[in-house]
Amino acid sequence: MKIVFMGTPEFALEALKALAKEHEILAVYTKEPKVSGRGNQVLKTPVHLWAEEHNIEVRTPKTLRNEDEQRKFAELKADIAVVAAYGLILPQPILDAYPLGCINIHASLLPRWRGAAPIQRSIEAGDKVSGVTIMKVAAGLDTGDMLLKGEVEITPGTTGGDLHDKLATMGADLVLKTLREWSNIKPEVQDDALSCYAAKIEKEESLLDCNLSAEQLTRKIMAFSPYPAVYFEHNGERFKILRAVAANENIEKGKIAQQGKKLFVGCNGGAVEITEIQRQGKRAMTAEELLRGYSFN
RNA sequence: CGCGGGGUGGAGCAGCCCGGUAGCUCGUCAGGCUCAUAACCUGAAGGUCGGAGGUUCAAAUCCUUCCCCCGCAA
Repeated sequence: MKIVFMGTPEFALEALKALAKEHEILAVYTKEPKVSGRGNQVLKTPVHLWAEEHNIEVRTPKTLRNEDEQRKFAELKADIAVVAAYGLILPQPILDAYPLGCINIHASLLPRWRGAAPIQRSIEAGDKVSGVTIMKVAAGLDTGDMLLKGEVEITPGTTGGDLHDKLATMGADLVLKTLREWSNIKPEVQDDALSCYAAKIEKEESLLDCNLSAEQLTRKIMAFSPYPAVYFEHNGERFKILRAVAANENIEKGKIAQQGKKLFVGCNGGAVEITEIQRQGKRAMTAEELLRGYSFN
């Protein structure tokens, strides 16, 4: 098929790579390069860079709300547009531009976790299963009819990063399958009653909150790892907690305590063992490694 | 030129400001003791202190420059 791809981060890139193998990518839409990162460099998005390397036309409009952009979009005369974490709202004229419309790869089992941060929110909430939903793009936020789903188990050792990678791969596979089996797939309407919203993660949320229970805190640490990562301050330095497990220790709430080769933090009614940590300015390492040379006492 | 931290035996850190024979914790190896829920004791191996220049009688430590890693901000 002739496809227009719309996506921005690494998650979307997996899908683009897969699509490019079986289909003709007429053009790629992605967010415009922006000043970011250390040194304030102007950086192109992962999708942008890959598309350039493969000589695919890249378009980076700031908005698709104006008729000019909508006309240029339509003129590509693709069969379908595939969207994955693009970052811009698609107005109705865009949704209607191609014969097969627009389909989206969403990193949750819809209607659960509509919105911006489904991967982290599902782990944080303690879901046992997550997944990917391929859906038609509709006017509402992640409300379109569902086409295909794939499930992934969430275990206590699953971090947000782990799940992200699995879902990115699964999303790429499923979107290909969707296109192959297009005519046989029956769209399924979402049951709004079962929906919930995955709010964007705010910066303040990342600060270590010792008022959570050991289980809640552990889930949050895993969900937020490796980005944005739950952190705390100690001796004026910032430490990111990248991995943790709930522990049967009785430690004063809020206290960082090292016992032998292990590191704990007291929380509401219990404690959490910090197993992987990153000191500011340093690479990530296991708590045991850090404790060989660094002391919290 | 956004702000900042770091690169020291296999791992993690100290030493650098106030130049002068490289230290700590762990690991490894050998031996001892003993059955050890973070074991203990003794001994040993292992480092051109990120690279290149410079200052100096002498540089991990001061100066210049380059490479690499990371935190913040956006």
